[in-house]
Amino acid sequence: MPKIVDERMREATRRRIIREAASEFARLGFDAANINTIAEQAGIGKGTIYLYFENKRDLFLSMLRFIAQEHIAAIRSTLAATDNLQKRLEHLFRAFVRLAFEESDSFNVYMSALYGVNRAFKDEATRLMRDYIAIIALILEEGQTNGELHCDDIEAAALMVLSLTESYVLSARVLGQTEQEINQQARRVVQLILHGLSTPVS
Amino acid sequence: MPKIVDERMREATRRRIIREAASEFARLGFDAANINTIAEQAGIGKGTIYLYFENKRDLFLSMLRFIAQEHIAAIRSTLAATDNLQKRLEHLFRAFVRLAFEESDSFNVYMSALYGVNRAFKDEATRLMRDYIAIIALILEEGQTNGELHCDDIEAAALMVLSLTESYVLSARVLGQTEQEINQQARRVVQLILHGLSTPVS
Amino acid sequence: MPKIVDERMREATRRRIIREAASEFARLGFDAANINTIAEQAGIGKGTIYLYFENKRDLFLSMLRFIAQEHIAAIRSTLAATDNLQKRLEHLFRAFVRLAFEESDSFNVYMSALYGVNRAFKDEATRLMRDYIAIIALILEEGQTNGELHCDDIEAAALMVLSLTESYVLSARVLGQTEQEINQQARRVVQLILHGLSTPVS
Amino acid sequence: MPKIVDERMREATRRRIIREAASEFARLGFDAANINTIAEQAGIGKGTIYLYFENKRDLFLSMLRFIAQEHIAAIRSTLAATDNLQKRLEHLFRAFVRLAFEESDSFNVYMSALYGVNRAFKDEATRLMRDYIAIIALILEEGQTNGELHCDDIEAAALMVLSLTESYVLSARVLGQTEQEINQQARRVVQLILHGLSTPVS
DNA sequence: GATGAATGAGACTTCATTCAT
DNA sequence: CATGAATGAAGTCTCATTCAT
Repeated sequence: MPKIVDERMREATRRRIIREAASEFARLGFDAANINTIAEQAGIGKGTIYLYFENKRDLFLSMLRFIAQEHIAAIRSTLAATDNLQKRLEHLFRAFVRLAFEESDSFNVYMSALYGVNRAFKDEATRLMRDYIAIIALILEEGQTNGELHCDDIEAAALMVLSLTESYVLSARVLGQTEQEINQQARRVVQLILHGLSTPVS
Repeated sequence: MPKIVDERMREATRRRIIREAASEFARLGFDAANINTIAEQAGIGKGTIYLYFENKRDLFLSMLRFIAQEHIAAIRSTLAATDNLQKRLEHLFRAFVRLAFEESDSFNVYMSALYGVNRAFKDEATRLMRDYIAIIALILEEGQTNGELHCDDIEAAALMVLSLTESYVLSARVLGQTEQEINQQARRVVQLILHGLSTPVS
Repeated sequence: MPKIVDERMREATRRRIIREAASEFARLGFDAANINTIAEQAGIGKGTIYLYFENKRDLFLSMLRFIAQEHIAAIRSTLAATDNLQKRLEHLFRAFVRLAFEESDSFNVYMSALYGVNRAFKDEATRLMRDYIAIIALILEEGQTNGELHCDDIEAAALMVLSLTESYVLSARVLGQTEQEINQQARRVVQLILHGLSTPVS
Repeated sequence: MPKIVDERMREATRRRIIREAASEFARLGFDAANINTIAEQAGIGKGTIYLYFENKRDLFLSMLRFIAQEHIAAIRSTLAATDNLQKRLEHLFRAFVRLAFEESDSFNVYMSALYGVNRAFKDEATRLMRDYIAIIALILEEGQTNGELHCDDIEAAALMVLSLTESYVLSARVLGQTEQEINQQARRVVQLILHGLSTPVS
């Protein structure tokens, strides 16, 4: 069955292209990114990319989808074994921190797609956002079930939590804070979410 | 005194270029934006732009600075006459909503600069972010002075407020909510800031 | 004797490739025609074509030869059973009409080879033209033998007859006339050949 | 008035591009022709062509129109001062001979457009054909007026004359005859037109 | 023999920038 | 100062051909 080997090779190559594409797109943005460079980095011929992706746009979109799956998986896995709401939200925060620093390529690509100008890219990035919100809403609902929280609009609350969590991480990073420094803010941010600004970080 | 008239003309042309540049850059992003189109829209010759700006990059940067000033002014003016902390934060939120919808061009440009890949653009956008934070820090400090708030790290708090406020507006917009719908969330968002999630919107 | 079967298979495949090549070349011209498409249409693998033909050029040339044989056979068969010169020339004309409409693919390919730019293609097409002329010369000679015609330079006459006959058909088709309309001109054209313009079509 | 100079320069450059384009297209055909080469030959930058023509297709079409005008002018001028029908038709024939040899580039381009596969090119070439027919029809009508000819369908007759004249020249050239040799056939061809094959060339 | 994945040369076209007018 | 014609670098994508399976 050479088919399986081929299938595997094919998938491996696809992954390699996507990985290099993410790096190139993150470094230069969609327009300035160079298909030739991506091919070179992936160790394949210029034309070969077009055997795996329709065109540059398709490559970008496929890469975006791949990244989204990875991120969602990363976020999900983080939350798996935790118990109380405070802890869960802190884990969520730390998951974003880790992504922002260790997968900064894909995070940058995702953000530029979200706030960029290409409608299709934006739509794909928005889909990831909805997935995030769904996960957070689930956390909040369980918190409500456990009596840790009383909240009349879970959707809005989830959006607020996402905005605060993700955006704080990104902004802090942009302002030059290190991964460690930001991680240390986890409790404070969750305090804000649960009890508001005035509450001191005990 | 023809000098003054010339100066005025020059400044007016500069403004016109920047305005059209903002529209074009917002529509297409930095790379895909076309200098020719900008010149045409501004009613000047193709080469004339280079009498006002070094090159495309410089034009983008200048536009970014101009936008930043406008935004800061818009945010500042909104907060001028208000008194209590809750109100002030709600006004801040609404100011962001207005910018996100009525100056969506410049807002998009700003966001793509912030999360984009060009270091110089990012730096400029970051400077705007610091200005936002300074304004918010001021508000919070006055709130503390007035006993409306107790907060041990004003800087971190300001960053949280900015993240939540701005990011909520943008995310909600991206998710398809209307200006009105988002505005109605003002109180809820400020409630979260001041008292945390559990507090019901009274 | 598997050899014969294989030979037959091989020949059949060759024919199939040539048939599809004719269609593709007629549709797109030599350069724009796509080897892949031809292979697909012929129901074989992309690489297989190169087991039958050296390269694209060779395929085109082989196809041209095949077409030429078919055309000559078509023209010959048409003239087989006819008797008097007038009739024979009319049949010739109608044979061209039929080819131009029912084998328009190959006719177009032939014309573009004849007036195209590739020397080798042109030579091949010229060979077909010589065959046509030989056939027409034969007709004229028999006409002369039968006393239906007096003509001092058969070669030149044959070329004139070919030019008029074939070119009239093609031009009329290009100008939008239908197969029927052109067929109805058969007598008129032959009248011109035999008696000149002034003679009315009786 | 630098405008006039500019206008002249512009027109001169346009002509130069078209001339080189004709040569390149005649040499290689539409697809294989190279825009870069044309630019080089015309002594201008690669991008400059696109200031004069939309794209390759537009360049080809413009060149085709230019050629058509030149040919029509050439044919017309030839017929200007002649008197009797026989002479006129001989002049027409010789005009085609001259074009086929001295403007062989444009003639080849025209024929490949006429029998090629691109609809737009074909349409343009067909327009030239109609112009030819109109001119010939005029000649025949005057011949009829002068009693040199009796002919019930001038249009069909004109098409026959064109087919025979032009196609004879082209076919003879393709068969390797020289300009002189073909020119010597002028009388014979016109004899055929006027009196049919049997009439000896007196 | 048959296949089709991989290759890379090559072409069109765009557009920021320059510079003569 | 203003202009816009000219430039040419650079990039995406196609496709004939090869070769390992």
